[in-house]
Amino acid sequence: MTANASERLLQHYVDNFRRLPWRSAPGTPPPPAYRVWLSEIMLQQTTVAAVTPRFERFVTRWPTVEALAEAKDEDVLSEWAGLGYYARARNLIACARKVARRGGFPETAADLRSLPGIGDYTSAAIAAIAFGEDAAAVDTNVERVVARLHAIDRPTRAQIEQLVRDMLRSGRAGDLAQALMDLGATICRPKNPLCASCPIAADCAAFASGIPERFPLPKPKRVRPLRHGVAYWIEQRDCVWLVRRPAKGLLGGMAALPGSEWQDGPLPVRPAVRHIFTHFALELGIERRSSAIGDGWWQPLDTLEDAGLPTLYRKAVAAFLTDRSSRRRAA
DNA sequence: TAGTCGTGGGA
DNA sequence: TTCCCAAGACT
Repeated sequence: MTANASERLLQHYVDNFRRLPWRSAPGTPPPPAYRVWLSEIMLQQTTVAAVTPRFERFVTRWPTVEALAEAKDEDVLSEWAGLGYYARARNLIACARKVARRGGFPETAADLRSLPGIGDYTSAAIAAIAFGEDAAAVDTNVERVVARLHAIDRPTRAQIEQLVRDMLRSGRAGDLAQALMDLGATICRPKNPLCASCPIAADCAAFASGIPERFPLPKPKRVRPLRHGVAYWIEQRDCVWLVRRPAKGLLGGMAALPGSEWQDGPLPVRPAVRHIFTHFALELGIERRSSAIGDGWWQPLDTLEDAGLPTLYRKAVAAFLTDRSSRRRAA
């Protein structure tokens, strides 16, 4: 790699700057740490397209970390509903309260790293982007870009971090992190990389090899088992009975329809919904019940969209209501 | 360390 | 349809 690959990458970033709600233009003051933090948490394993409207809603409703720290758990979880990986929302609340209590965000990656929901990548990203620390923020984009740059088929995280540190230009770690991520998202893509448009193709060992896509090697995939469950539809006076799931685990803390435990074997009910989670698929049947089960609340049917249901249960509600209305038309 | 933890869009 | 995978963290 030539010494000025970093310069060309940074220049490409400046020339092709993508304006996003949580970004500041290169050469202007950095965004507040609150906005950087919130966006980085939302963007974990989540696309820019999915995050953008949610980010706007969050910062409108809670403009500061102090405001977020004072919010009710249910309100934050409800705003997060549909975004997935709900442990992020639970950690978001815990983190906001810690930060508010200590009077603001810590300004180093090492101190940020000790906050809930902030790991190696996010701590480095916030430190670099919001506070200008020369920290190496390595996500999957950066790992792929750097692995290709050096034609490493099985990179370790420590190896990539060192190579990124070698690319750092003092005071521009934030730009470098975002430049690497943008390059990974738009040009150095997992499949069909656009090497002809790449500002550092001349430095790239994978490009020179003629098979850039081969770096890094793909992760082995695991089988996704099928599980089964039943959700209960309990309706009285134009309200439906909802419950809150246990605080930890899958969909932890989220609003839900009550229901059976989910099991491996099939159930004697027709599945109404098929939903894909990260490591298993679920077929969910819907069964009417007459009396409330467990702790919960009566949610008016006409406000069900605002109940903060995660996607599985939104799909179940939609399936039930569609099915009922079509049966009523037939009757 | 490998499993857990969502969702939606594109190929 | 099926598969991949997107600014990871936690245990």
